[in-house]
Amino acid sequence: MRILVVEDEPLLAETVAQGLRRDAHAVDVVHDGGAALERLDVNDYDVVVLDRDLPVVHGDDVCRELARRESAARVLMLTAAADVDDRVAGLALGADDYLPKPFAFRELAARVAALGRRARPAAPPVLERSGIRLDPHRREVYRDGRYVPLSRKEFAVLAELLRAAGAAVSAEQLLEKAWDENADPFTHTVRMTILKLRRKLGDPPVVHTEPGVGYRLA
Amino acid sequence: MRILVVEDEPLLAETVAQGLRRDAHAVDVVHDGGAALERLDVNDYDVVVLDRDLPVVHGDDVCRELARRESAARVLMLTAAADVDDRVAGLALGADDYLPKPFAFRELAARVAALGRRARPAAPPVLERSGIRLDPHRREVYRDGRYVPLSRKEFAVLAELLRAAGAAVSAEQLLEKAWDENADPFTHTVRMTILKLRRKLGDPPVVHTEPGVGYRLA
DNA sequence: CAAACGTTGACGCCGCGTTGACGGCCGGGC
DNA sequence: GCCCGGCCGTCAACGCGGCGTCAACGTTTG
Repeated sequence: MRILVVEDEPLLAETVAQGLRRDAHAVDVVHDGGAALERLDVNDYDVVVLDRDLPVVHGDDVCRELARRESAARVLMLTAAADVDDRVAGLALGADDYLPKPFAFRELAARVAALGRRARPAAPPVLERSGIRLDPHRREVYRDGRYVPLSRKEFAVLAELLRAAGAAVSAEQLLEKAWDENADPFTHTVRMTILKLRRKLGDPPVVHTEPGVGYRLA
Repeated sequence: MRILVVEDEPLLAETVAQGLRRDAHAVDVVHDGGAALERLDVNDYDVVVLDRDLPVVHGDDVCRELARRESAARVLMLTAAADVDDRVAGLALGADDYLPKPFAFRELAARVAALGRRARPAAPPVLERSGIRLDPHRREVYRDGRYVPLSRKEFAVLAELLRAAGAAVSAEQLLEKAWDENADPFTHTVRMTILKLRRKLGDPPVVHTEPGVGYRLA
């Protein structure tokens, strides 16, 4: 795991860093808030161990800035103040965890491990092909960057075409995937949906017909 | 946010639950570890407030089981023992945070909020989007700088929409996150809440309907 | 005890999905 | 070469479900 330790007191900083390295983490150390933000610009850390009382730029401000950037790094904040109000304030700033000084190193290590333990939820794959971007999770479709509002069936059909990755998809296959099991195979609902899809997706055309076979994207 | 409180002492359990409900969370309560695991099977909680000393199934075992299942729920463990060794042990089991009894309710609330935030990596404490500012900590909402008083359910629903960051959220998902388990999925309480939200938030409209799918912010 | 809130029933509207009808295009049979 | 039939695109019309809204009721809250 990649860890940044931000602590102005040199001895404490090194102690923490060495302890974490013993747990097989890659640790960088800086001694003020400004330097911390620079590093966070360049490198992709998993966890930031952040002292609250920092010279130049205060720990709170580092925290706020990270939140603003929507950084993926998680913050464990260290602070001298042990009273409840300060603890609450720290968490409210966007820190992910909080540890009052003085602390046992083992506890810091345990909290760092807890922060890094769970893998970030894997984002569902965004389907993309020939100018079409479809995000299954957000239920959005873009054509060359322009948002295209689609109905449920249109969305489902387009998703199937994209999943086919350029292969032809028969009307029967589409019926099977995008409609429920009691769909009537003798109707032309698929044709209608394809028609509307083509219109909404605009020019140049991306949905092509493979006569006698089905439809193909690209 | 959807929360499960696991605490065998009835009075404490209810106090905690009601306090969290006042913060516009949907809270379910159970009194032993076995029941907790059953609920966790069925519902999708964001945070579990877990007493360590539990009848039937011990809190540690609940924790282990959750880790085994790779549950996405975050665990805040409550325990009578305040010494460092126990804290480290709890975290090692897979708990995400740890709070020794006795505690101030405000601190529990703050830690629950922090854990909920962590579920979506680095989400800033104040949610903001398209002219809407929502402060979970202060429980306040502003539309273009003007204060908008919201009821608990309205607040909870808006918070979920904001957390989705522009993605569409189905009525089922809203029920899952903003209502507790006695909610009836066949009614239109969600529609009503959305209706009132729209009115209070004023023009131009920010809550859009995705027909057949759900609601989307912006 | 009053007011705010959450929930429910009823109702009307709008749009999606579906269907029927029709016409153009192409290939095959006589 | 002509006609016929299948395949596909397009238009218009219909039914139904989803959704917004009003009014009223039970419940919680200060």
